[in-house]
Amino acid sequence: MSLTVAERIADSLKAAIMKGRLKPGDALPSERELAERYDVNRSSVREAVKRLQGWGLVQVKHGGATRVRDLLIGAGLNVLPSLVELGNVDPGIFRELHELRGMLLGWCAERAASLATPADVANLEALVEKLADPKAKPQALQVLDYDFFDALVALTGNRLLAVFSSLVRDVYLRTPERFVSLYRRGVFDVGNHEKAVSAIRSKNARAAGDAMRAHAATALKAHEKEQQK
Amino acid sequence: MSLTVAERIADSLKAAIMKGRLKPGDALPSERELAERYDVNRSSVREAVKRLQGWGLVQVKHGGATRVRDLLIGAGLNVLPSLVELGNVDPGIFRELHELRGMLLGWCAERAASLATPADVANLEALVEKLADPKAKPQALQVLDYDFFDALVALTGNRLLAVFSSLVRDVYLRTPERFVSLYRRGVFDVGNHEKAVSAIRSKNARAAGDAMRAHAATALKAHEKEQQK
DNA sequence: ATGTGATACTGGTCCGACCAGTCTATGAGC
DNA sequence: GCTCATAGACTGGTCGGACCAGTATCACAT
Repeated sequence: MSLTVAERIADSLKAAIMKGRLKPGDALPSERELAERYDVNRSSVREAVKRLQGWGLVQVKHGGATRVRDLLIGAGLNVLPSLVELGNVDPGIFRELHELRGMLLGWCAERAASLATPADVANLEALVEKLADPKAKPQALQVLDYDFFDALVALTGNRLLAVFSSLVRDVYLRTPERFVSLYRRGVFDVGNHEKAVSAIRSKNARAAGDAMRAHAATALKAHEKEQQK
Repeated sequence: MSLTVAERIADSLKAAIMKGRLKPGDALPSERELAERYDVNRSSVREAVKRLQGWGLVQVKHGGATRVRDLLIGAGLNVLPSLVELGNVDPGIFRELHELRGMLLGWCAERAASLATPADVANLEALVEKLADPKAKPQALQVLDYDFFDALVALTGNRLLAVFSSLVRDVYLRTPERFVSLYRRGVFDVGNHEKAVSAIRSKNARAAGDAMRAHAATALKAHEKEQQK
């Protein structure tokens, strides 16, 4: 899995930006200087910079310096996984992420209540059963929970939402360690999933939504308690 | 506003992909051939391709062909504005977009009900007053509606949501013509906004959310009726 | 003090060579 | 006749060096 030269440089610069060594507004070293510093040809540096530009991380100006853009504003949500992975992100972001997840889960569950076929319900029930296994490891529960999420999203048939949720999922699974503690015994509670599925079966949208929102709220609380340590 | 050579090529290829002339899985012409076809140097083509790669639109393989990726899966939500702008998008996407917007609006309104300060409420009321102006042009209403959206989002203090909503906004405002008809007299109804604001003032979350969801649902219906013509 | 240039930067484009993977068609061996 | 290795003929990746085209800056003339 050998990275290409340009990739190496792009990743290196990306990391520098994500970690805050290069802050928004800062100027990157000139291409010629980067080429010398990395001991590669300027073309390779240029390709790396072009990629950063494609990612929305930098703004290139002919004749002037190449500068780092405001991360979320410039690059959009797509940078989030890397941002979380490479550290140096305001902890408040996690609260917002959990909020978003709760909103999505709640909405999906409500939609699912009116859209789910018996086969869909059976699928969800199978997932819940695995989630209820007292012998399951936290890591396994974590993945299963996201699978459950995906199943709900798929049920809504909303492709945009699917993309969005896969991004949220990506954030969580990029650094599983950060969130796995939410699935330890005594912290994680399948109750909400069970409630949600049974509400979906009986087409009770409100109850289904509330159950999943409660799940997300619980996760948020656990996460915040975790962080105080 | 002269585009750079690489930009021209990147945009051209992007358009070809967005419009479906190059479908996911298709191979791009080789760099050497593109260089000849556009009558530019291969370096410029490479930079363009690197940018496409940064956008997540293509997958480059050393030794093999460069292929078009699945749009939403590969590039994420960030491509959506271009996708909508350049046409050739499954009409169903608009339904999903309206759904998402309704979900976001509803959630924001609910949060706003418990978070809004008197100053915030006054701000929203000012917007509604403008929205209620019978002499306002549809284009103006359209922008005001998105401003209202933004105000709600800002109220929640959720930065991720702000980024997400700015993307949704971007989709709508990239091709305003497509949606402006939703704001014609007789179609657009301020009633929901008024209900939402007064519910927010009285901290009635449920009612506020329902009002904004109703707004989105109305817009969706009008959009679908529009499309049948 | 204030413009206004020359100049020394920045990135953009080109060329042509060569390296490094991948794909395929050809033909030797079975 | 079929299988499989292998030699090209592709693909993209890297190099270096030249030159074009914008920007920024600072010294100098006003």
